[in-house]
Amino acid sequence: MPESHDADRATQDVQDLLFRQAQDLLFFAYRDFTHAADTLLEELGLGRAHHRALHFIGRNPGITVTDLLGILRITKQSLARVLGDLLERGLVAQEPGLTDRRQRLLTLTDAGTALEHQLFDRQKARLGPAFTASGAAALSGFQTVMRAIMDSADAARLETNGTDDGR
Amino acid sequence: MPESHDADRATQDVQDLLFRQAQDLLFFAYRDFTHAADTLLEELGLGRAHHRALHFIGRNPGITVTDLLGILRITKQSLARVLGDLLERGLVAQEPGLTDRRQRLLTLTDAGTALEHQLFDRQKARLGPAFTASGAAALSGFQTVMRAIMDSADAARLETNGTDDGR
DNA sequence: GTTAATGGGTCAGTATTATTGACTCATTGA
DNA sequence: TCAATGAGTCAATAATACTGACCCATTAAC
Repeated sequence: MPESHDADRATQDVQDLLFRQAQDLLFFAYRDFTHAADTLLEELGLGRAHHRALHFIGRNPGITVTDLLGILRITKQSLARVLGDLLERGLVAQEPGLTDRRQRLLTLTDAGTALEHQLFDRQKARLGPAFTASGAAALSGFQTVMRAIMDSADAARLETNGTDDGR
Repeated sequence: MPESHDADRATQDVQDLLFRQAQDLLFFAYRDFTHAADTLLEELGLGRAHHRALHFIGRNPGITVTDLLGILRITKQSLARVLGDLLERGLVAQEPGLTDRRQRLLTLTDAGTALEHQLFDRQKARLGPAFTASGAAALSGFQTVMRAIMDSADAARLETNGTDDGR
């Protein structure tokens, strides 16, 4: 390991260690956060992709397929299977757009809402104690940094968006 | 009289919104964080699984296969393909354990280290500005919360572990 | 009002990452 | 000696994702 002859070098190493630890944190936190819902999903024969779709349809009732694709950053084909499953099981409903009838506005059915709540509870059980233990100031910092890491366009949309209804 | 009841309900809703926003943040931040390295990986015909292996071998030089499996939380078969690719390309090297010759201690070769650095730089380019913009206090909160979200056993290992050498 | 663009769906084929279960081999340790 | 462990491997399968090429209905532009 480099000695402290070179202060710049040492600063660089400290910085890099910070980033490497952040890489670790992002991997582990995401791994365990997603895992919280996995057992329930598996019982139902659903996967994480289904959960993501349920979550973002629940968060954005009346979202269009195109907008959902933009959030998930997957292709139409990838979503087709997942969405097909959810429609078939009656967890998600479609209706034509009001102003543009080509659109299929997506919403959760009652059953979909109920399932999403169950999945939500699992993840809440992991996040809740973590937030409580960390305190309000740390939580605020967490939110600030996470917002800064993600794409600014999506971050900007999150600001305004409690729920945004169909367009 | 239903006032306190309503208040509880309102508090519940506020709390839930906080958790739902956290779900959003984890998804988006992880999506964009991982994406930072993707183009480089694709040029090389490697995937994210290869990157994860490179990262954790780099972070834990001399790690055993079993320990790496424990970190990644995947099965031996899943790792076999990835590790096989990395060995074949000369990015990772194995050597028998000193005290237990059944072990295969994993290390990055010079080429592996170089590639990991390149991938690291991509992610640093995303995290760096985010950290700078957020400030030291927010960054500290981010670390606190992320540590609290992840499994406590792994979090505890991160505390002690700058790099931990083979056992 | 014909035409081009858009929103959505679908077909076929493929790649990556992951799984289970069984089995081998070398080495360690009781 | 013999069971347990660390690692590698076989075969089969599932989940998630991709590309590229289409089709249909509807909207928007000329």
